[in-house]
Amino acid sequence: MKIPPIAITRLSVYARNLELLDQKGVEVVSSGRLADACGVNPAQIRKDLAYFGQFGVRGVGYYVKELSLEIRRILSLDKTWRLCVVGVGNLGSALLRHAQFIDGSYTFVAAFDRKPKRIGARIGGIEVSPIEAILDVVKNTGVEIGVIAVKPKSAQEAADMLVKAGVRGILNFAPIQLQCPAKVFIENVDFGLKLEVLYYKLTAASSRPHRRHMKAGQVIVPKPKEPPNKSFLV
Amino acid sequence: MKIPPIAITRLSVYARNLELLDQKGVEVVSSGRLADACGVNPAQIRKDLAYFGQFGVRGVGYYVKELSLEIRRILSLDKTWRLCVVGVGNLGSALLRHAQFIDGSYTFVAAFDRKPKRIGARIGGIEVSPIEAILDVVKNTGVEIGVIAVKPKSAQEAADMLVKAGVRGILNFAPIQLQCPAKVFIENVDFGLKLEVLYYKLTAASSRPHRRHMKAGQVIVPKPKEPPNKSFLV
DNA sequence: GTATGTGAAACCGTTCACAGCA
DNA sequence: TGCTGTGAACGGTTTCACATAC
Repeated sequence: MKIPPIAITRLSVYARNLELLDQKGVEVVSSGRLADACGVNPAQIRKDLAYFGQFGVRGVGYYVKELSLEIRRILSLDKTWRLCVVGVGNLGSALLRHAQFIDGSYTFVAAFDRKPKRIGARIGGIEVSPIEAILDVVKNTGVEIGVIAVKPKSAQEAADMLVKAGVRGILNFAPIQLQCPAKVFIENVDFGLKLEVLYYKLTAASSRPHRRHMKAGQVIVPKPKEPPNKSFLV
Repeated sequence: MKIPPIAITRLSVYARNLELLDQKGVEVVSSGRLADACGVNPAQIRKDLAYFGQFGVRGVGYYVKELSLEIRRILSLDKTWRLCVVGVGNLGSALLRHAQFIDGSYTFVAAFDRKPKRIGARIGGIEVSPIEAILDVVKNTGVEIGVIAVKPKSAQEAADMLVKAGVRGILNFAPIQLQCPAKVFIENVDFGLKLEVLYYKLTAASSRPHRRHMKAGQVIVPKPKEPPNKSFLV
C-alpha cells in the first residue's frame, strides 16, 4: 500500500497529542476529539492509522495508551537512536546540551568539529573529536544518524564523511541541498526557509487585505469557518 | 489566483540557487538548468513563477540577477525584518549569536527570558529583558516577528504575550501547536518531527528491503530513474 | 446509538505537451 | 531553433459518506 509521506509526520503529531491526553488521564479518545487536538480532519486520522492496521473499536474509539504505544512502535520511538553531530558552533552545542536534558528517543554519542581549539571540549557530556575521527568513531560507536550543524560551505563535505562512515540517515541544519546516495535518508531543518515564508505571508496579508468592513444591519456569522492551519506539518 | 503554499518555499529555494549562480558569474539560466540545481521539475519552476508574473525570455531563459531580484521582492527579502526572541536558553542564544554574523533579511532587536539570572545579559549584542517587558519593548522597537524558543510548557504563554504586544508573525521552535488569532501567522520549526520521520524511514527501509540481487546476465540499467528527493521542502 | 474502517468523490498540486514568441 | 508560458492530463491526498461492528 502506498503511504503518503506526510502521513508519517502526522503520526508523530498524533503520538504527541496522545501522550498529552494520557497525562491528563484520558483513557479513550475518538478520531473526532483527537482530530480537534491535532488540528486535522477526523477521517484523515482514521485513514492514516488504516495504513498500518486497525487500532480502534467501533462505537467506542481508540484506547489512548494502546494507540500511543502502537504509533510509537510504528515510528520506532521505542528504541534509543544513536546520533552524532558534526559542527559544535552555536547550533551544534545547543543541540548537544538540549539532548542531555531530554529523556527521549535519541542520544548523542559523538561530536565532531574542524576547529582545533574546540577539540577535546566537553559539551552536554560529549567530548568533541576532530572530523578526521568520524570514520572510526561512527563505526565503533554504532552511530545511525548524523546531524549536520556546520556552515553551508562545509555541509556537503560533512555529509560525504558521514555517508562514508556508514550513517543511514542525516538530519541537516545547513541551508543547502545535500547530494547523497539514495540509500541514505536526509531530512532538512531549515528555519531560514520558514522565516521567508513568514515574510511572504505578512507582506501578502497587508498588501491585499480581504477583511471587509461590516455594513449596518449585517449579521455576525457565528463560526467564520477558518480552515485549520497545517503549517506545523513541515 | 490560488497559489499552492509550498510554491512559496520553493521560491526561497530558487532565490538561494540563483544567488549561487550569480556568484559563479552565470548571467542567464533556463528553467531546466535551474530545476537541476534545485531538484525540481522545470515546469514547476515556470508554473511557480507564473503565479507572480512573466520573468523569462522565450528561447533564452531567465536573467539570473533580474529573476533573483524579482523573487527577493516577492518574498520581501529586500527589507530588514525586526525580530525578537522569547527564551534565551540553548536554542535562543544560538539564534541570537547566529544572527549577529549574518548579513541578512532580519535582525534581532530584543530578547526576553523569564529566569532572573539571565536578565541583563548580552547575547549576540542584544540585552535580555524580563518577559513582562514584551508588551512595551515590542511596541517601541517595532518588532514584526516573534521567535519562540522556550520550553513547550511556556510556549503558548509566550505566544499570547507576543500576540498581545502586536507581532504579526511567529516562528515557533517549541514542539506544540500554538493557538493564535488567524491574523497572526505561525511557522513551526520542529526538528523532533523531522527526526521521527527519519526513524520511520530507516526502520521501513531495513525491514522491507526492495533491492534485489542481480542475476547472472542481468543488464545494468544506466539510469535507475530515482525520483528527486523533495524532503528539503519541509 | 455511536464511532471505526474504507470505497468513492472531490480537491489540489505536479507534470506533460505544445502553442507562442524571441 | 530554443525556451517560456500555460491549458490539459495526470497522480496523489483529503474529505465525504456509509456499511460495518461494538
